[in-house]
Amino acid sequence: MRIATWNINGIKARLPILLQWLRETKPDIVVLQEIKSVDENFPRLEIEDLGYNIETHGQKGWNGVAILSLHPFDEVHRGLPGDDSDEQSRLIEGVFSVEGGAIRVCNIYLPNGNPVDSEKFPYKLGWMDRLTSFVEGRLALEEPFILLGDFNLIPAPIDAHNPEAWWGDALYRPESLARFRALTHLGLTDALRAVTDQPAYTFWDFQAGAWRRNAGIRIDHLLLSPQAADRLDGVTIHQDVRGWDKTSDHVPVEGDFAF
DNA sequence: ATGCCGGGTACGACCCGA
Repeated sequence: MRIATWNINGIKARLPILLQWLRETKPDIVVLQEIKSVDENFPRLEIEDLGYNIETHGQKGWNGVAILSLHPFDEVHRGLPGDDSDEQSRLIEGVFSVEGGAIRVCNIYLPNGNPVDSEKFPYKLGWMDRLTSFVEGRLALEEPFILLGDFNLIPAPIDAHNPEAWWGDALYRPESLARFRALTHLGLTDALRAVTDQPAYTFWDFQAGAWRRNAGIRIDHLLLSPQAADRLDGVTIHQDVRGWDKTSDHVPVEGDFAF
């Protein structure tokens, strides 16, 4: 099974390249972030025509997440527990049947957190703390669990073209990294780092010729429970998509699994 | 390092992203 994550930065603007990529790649499951759409306006028909089931957790203007799946949903969960006042749509989870059991796919759009002297940074840190509590419960299920999406977090210096330039940013500073480590130390495997020790990026800014200079960062991740990591066959970063017309600043990242 | 780029809302100009 091939399971991908892609921050598409606006479903309305990206529908043509999303359809092109789905036709070319035919992943089993794709999770999307920053759909920037309410559920009612999500362009379902052309995606459904390609065979995909769709579940969304949208929001007007910004944020918003979705899951597209060739396999029917057994369950869907929306929103990150732990703060009833949080109205931002940043998490949607689906459960799917596979041979011998179920897999659980949790799509997140983790808050950016900049600027760090604003309320956005403590919101990011609180969101990460809530996520860690949530994931702890999921791991207790001892089933294949894939936590993937836009984490807005640079795990290590190798994951930035120019790490010194990012140090202190909400994506790459001690408070954020400590929480990312607390999350992974629950027992999650970073899929990309399980298959390569080479630099690899998933985001290149629209500005300052970042793509042309390969001034990228790796912030889109697949984190795997032991039961999912045991079945990992490979990871593909679809970097060519960054060169397409009317593309997102993120590219799809795909994990291949033996289920 | 920054919002220079780019989407969204809404139709001027600001919010948001990383």
